[in-house]
Amino acid sequence: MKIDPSKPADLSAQIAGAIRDAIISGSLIVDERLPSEAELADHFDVSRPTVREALKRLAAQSLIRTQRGATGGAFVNRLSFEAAQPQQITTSTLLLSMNAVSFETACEARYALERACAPLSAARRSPDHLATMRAEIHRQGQPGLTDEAFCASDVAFHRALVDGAGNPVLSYQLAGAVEAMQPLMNMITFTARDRARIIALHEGIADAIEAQDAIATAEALTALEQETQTLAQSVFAARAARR
Amino acid sequence: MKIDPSKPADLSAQIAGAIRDAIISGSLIVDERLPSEAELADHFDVSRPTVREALKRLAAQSLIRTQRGATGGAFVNRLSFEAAQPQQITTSTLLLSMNAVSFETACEARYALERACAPLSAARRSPDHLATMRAEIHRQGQPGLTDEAFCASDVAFHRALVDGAGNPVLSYQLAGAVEAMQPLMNMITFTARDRARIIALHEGIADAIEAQDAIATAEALTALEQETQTLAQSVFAARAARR
DNA sequence: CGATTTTCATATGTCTTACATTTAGTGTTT
DNA sequence: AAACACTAAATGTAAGACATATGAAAATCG
Repeated sequence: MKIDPSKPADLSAQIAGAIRDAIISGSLIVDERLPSEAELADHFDVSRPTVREALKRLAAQSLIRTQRGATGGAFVNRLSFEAAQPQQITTSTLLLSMNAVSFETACEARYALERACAPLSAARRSPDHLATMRAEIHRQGQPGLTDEAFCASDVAFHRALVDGAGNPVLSYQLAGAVEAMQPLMNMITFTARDRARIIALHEGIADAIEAQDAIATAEALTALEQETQTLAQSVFAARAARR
Repeated sequence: MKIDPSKPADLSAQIAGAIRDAIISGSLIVDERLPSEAELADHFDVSRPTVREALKRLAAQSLIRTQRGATGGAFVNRLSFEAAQPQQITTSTLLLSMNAVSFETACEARYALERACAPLSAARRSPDHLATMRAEIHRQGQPGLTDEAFCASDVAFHRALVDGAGNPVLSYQLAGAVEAMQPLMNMITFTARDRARIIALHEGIADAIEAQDAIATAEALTALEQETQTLAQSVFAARAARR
């Protein structure tokens, strides 16, 4: 079923790959129990620690979970959107921070994606999502809010917008793009006037969504994108000039 | 710098988390060498196998790489888009297959995202990407092409479209959405007439991109989405009726 | 006889020790 | 001076042992 030609590279990586392929191909079904570590070690003709390293690799991708005890063992995970999103977010964040992706590029991608689900969000928006958006707008207007909290609320606002599309695949893909921007946004200091402008644009978006007006939503998002881009440009220009 | 309160759960998971946080926060820079396994074991007051399991977890996410030999050790990886995409794709694929996501939902998400980068692709399309798209269209017209090869070419066509936007963040995010659809598409059998219609729509997209007409591109994508949806519906309906 | 407690078997989590292998650097020999 | 061998340091792998969690069977008590 799954063998292991011990020729080229790490045994643990090979074993992990073999099991992963079995899961992807469907040979191992969700919630099925893998053989015990000892049995796997015997089957692949390696030691138990080697098998354990392979299992940890899979656990890191949340492909399997392990349980201790008598009926314990390694089980194939049902990979849920909720479980996959944190990984997606950290990966996206690291990609941005490690590859010198410009603020401009990341911002462009983010708003392009958000505009993609604008028509769906406008058509399907629920009272729940609208309420969340309004609540976040209200929070953003609170005095004494730190820049970080302002950014966090901004992210929550946009995620409500995305989730309003009612498409889990879209929500999953966009969570990475939206959340990964937060560290970049945190580098910006928002003046009171900046915040007022952003809040006004947010209100415009919420209004367009409430009115189920897809075109107006897209236009409002474009306006917000331009506002964000010019804001970031001035901040980075000022920072560059100071040195 | 990074400690480990040994209270709740697996030590290896805790250690992996601590190192991961150090990488994300920037305490560990790209290409920096981690302490040796023995030193880490000493620092966290655990055994070497436990440290190794933690390192394997991080290696599975390609956050680190390991080198054997005298100057070997674990090094912080520069997480590249190319390295991250395969993981993104397998995760997306598993999410679709394990969560009973309907063809309709996945298809809707995919085309919504593609329409998002249509304006950018139209504005920035390079001769290279256009040539790839034309080549894939030509391949799709070859007689004797298997359904699987037809689908693979379809994916290549759409990836060229996405890459034409010239935004690596967009390409990364959409690779998952586009590629993860392939197993679902492979369940469809394409008649000659189906293929002819799809190829015609592909040509319409390529023409619109070549003419740098963003609106026409979006419309062509919408037409292709509808064609795909109705095609899938008829296939699934026929399959349901046969039982 | 039934419910509760105890015991036990099993599997993972961890530690210890040891050896194998790879690789860079160094020292010796020709 | 160059080629070779040797060494040291690090990861890769192995084997065995103990700790711990946990469900189920067995034993005990009401």
